[in-house]
Order: sequence, then structure tokens, then C-alpha cells
Amino acid sequence: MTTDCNRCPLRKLPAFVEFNRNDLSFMQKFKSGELTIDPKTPLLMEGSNSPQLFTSLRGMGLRYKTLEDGQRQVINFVFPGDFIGMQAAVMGEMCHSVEATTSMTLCVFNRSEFWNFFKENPERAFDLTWLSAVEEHFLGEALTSIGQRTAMQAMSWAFVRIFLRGQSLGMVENAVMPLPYKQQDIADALGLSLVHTNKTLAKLRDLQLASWSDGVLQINDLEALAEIAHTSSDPLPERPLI
Amino acid sequence: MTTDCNRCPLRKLPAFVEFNRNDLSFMQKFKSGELTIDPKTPLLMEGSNSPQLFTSLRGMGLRYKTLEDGQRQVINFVFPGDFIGMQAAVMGEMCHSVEATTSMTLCVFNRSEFWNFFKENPERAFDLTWLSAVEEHFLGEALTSIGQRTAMQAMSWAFVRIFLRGQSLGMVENAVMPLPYKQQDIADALGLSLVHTNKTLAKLRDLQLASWSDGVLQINDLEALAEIAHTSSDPLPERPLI
DNA sequence: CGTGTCCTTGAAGCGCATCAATGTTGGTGG
DNA sequence: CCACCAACATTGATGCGCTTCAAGGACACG
Repeated sequence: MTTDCNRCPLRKLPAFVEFNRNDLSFMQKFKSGELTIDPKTPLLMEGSNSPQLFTSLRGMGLRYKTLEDGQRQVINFVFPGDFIGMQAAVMGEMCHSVEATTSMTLCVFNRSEFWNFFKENPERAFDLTWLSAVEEHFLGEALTSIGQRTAMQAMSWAFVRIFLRGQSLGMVENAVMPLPYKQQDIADALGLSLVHTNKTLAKLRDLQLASWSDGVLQINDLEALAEIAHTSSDPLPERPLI
Repeated sequence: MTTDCNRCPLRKLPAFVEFNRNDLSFMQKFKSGELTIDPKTPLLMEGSNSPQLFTSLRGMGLRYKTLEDGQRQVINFVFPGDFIGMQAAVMGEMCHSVEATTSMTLCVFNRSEFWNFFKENPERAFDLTWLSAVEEHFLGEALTSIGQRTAMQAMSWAFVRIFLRGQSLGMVENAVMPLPYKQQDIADALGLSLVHTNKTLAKLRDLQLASWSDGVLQINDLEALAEIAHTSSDPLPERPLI
């Protein structure tokens, strides 16, 4: 049996706006099942037109684009609570791929119901637009990071973002959170080579600012990292959960 | 007097999805006036919470973010038909600035009406989400460009994008279109230095692929540019006009 | 004419990519 | 139990693409 939205473990996290009773029943109706996938399983492919939408319930993944010459740009990391597949739902096809990094459990929605959000539930439709706008915001920041910041600054920025994300999801304990990616993933996210990524990580470790190994990220000085990156270390605002 | 939406010059362009009678009257009701601004006038500032939304009717502008150390990242170029200010409308504050490059005329909407899109006109609400998703798509591509492509590839990509945009807006004649920006603007968009931007432009000119000077862009070989950048040169899909 | 803005070009140096080799860990089969 | 292999992390050496610095040219404007 699938998880009842009533008991969804994500709902009580500080990251998300509270559900009311109406939202609950509406979402429950929308939900069509649950999916569990293994690490490295592709969930959506660039150019695909999947009939399904997902919300990540557990585990982590990657969004990325690949160029014809094999280069890969990681667009974002997928955390619990992320809504996946809106591009396909709106534009008819995905313009990036999504794959699992760890084992993941996903809430599955039927795309044919997507339109009902707009027709029957303007609040939820607004939430969708909100999510889209937040993602746009994030990508603007990422663009700024890659375009204008040095490797040190970019990595500091990335760690601050990731850590704040982790905090809002209750994944942080004693300034430590799980981050089960490979160095190549971060390298592809920041537009750096694997080697330089490794050396930059070593520098951050030497400076006692942050250390990341064995899939665990430890932040020793969030403020200092934020200052290096010229970014804010304020907690993230609550976001709607779809 | 302001332009009647009935006679809006943008409507008949191939870039946009056709309006029906309902849309027209709805939009006309939503419209609260027109604004004309001079070059270099800031329209929206990062962090601001403007009560107004805009659609660009004429002229060109820039979206950009600035870092505390003075670096600037150009997020996108503003062309006629672009909807401006959705982030503030949805999230409560802009996360990038917008300013005019040429003189611009803008259609002004009242933000307090924004919610009516969702409440009264689900089709238009969907269009808003569509626009947001397209912008997200674009930023993903831009990220890939800056992160993975060389200067030559990135600039080829940018010219292809800009040219296709110009074509859909009827700005291209004999493979030539107006592009009234400065080299510094493109440099900040692609994360390159002014000097290297200049040299890359010279190279594209020498190779007879594209030349851009005096605010005019001439594309000599669109296919070759697209190939260099590993990108598509297909015409853009129609988009909704808000 | 002087001044400001933008474009252009050469020279020098650095940040990062690339190449190459080695270390570490976990899994697999003999 | 050890030999072997694959995947990932680490580290040094070399070189290129880009940034930075610097100077001059072209043009518009008061």
C-alpha cells in the first residue's frame, strides 16, 4: 500500500508550508501510486514526454543535461520534497534528465490530472507557479556562481545552499549532513574539472571551513563560507509541497 | 491613450500563440497603463517588491544580478513580448534587476490583479506557469553554456539563441537584426572578460560565421554556429503572450 | 578641442584543465 | 584467504584558455 498523504513524513518538516484539510484530500486524489528505484536509475530523460509526475519522498538524485560531445552539466540536486517533471507537463517534453543517486522513493502523479490543478484548485496552481519561480531564482544564482565566481567561491556557495537545504529538511545534526554524491557530480554542477574540484575541497578542508568525504558533509563555519561566496546564509523560506 | 490590446502589434507575430476574444477582454481589464522609459533606466531592482508587472512592447533591456564585489551576471536579454516581474508577484521580491538598454515601452499591469489569473482564468494561469517553465529551460541551457562550453562555443550558442528569438519576432531581414547591446553586456552574460569577448567576436567575424558591430548582428552561417555550439537551430515554438 | 564612452589590440600571468600515476576501498571469484 | 578488478579519491607536472593590465583608436557630445 502507498503512503497516506495524511502520514506523509515530509509534511511536518519546517521546509514546507502547512497543508490544510482540503489540500490533503485534493492531493490524495491526485496521487496515483508510489515508485521505488535503485541508484543510477534514470527517472526522466531529456526529450522524453513522460505521462507521470513525481514528488521525491526519500533519497537523492540529480538533474542534468548532456551535450553531444559527452559533457555533462548538473543542473541541480534532487532532495526529498522536490517536484519532478513539471517541464514535461507544461511544455510537452523534458529539457533535462533526472536520475537517482541513492535509492529513491517517489510519489507518482498522473499527468492527465495536471490540468485539474488549474481548473479546480487555483491555490495549488499558484503553488506550482511558485515552485517554478523558485527554481528560476535558483538557476539565476547558479548562473552567477559559475559565471562570476572562482572555484573557491563557487564551491562555498554550493555548500551553503546545500547545507541550508539540508537544515530545512531536518537532515543536519551537529553541523553534519549526508551528501551521497561523487566529486564528479559537484564538478559537473560547478563547471569545474574533477581534479580541480578535488583540490578545492582539500583547500576548504585545510582552512577548516567544510569537509566532505564518504558521502558526509560537515560545515565548520557557515558564515565564513557565505562570506567567501558573497551570499546569504539565512534559512530558506517555507515552500509548498506538491 | 494606451494601446488597445486589440491593436497590439505583438499579437500578429509568429512568436505568439493566438489570442481569442475572451483573452483579449481579460487582458484589457488587467492592463492598467503604459510606461515609456529611457535607456539605462532601472525598471525593477533586486530585492524590490514592485506593485507592478510589465510586458515589454517595444525596445530591449537586460536582466542581471550583481554580487557584492561589483561583478555582474547578465541573466537574460529582454525582448518585446517578455513578461517582467513574475518573481516579485509570486515570491514577494525580485531576485534580479531589470533595466532598459534602449528606450522601452511597457504594458503595465497591477499586481493586485495577479491572483485573478489563477482564480478566474485557469488558461492564463497555465500560460504563466508555461512562461516560467520556459525561462527555467532557458536558464538550464545557459548554465550548460557557461559551465561546459568554451568561449567560442558559448558565443555561438548565444548568437543562435538571439537570432532565433529575433526571427520569431520579425526583427530579422536578410540575416541581419538589431542587437543594441554593448560587448560588456555579452561578456557579463557569458561569464567572459570584455577583452576575450572582443577577441572571440573577431574570430567569429574572421571565420565568416557572424559579425556584430554598431548594434547590428549579422548571421552568415546559422547551421555552422549551431554545430559549433552543439545546439539546435530549429525555430522557437510559439509562446503565450501575457 | 577636450572629455567620456566604447571598441580594439598586444603582452604577461594565473586559474584552471588535462595528463598521468598512485592510493584506497569494496566486491568477486578462484 | 588472497588475487584481481572496478570505481573513486588523491596528488604532481605541464600547458592552455582565459583574465588582467595597459595603451591607443574611433566616435559622439558639449
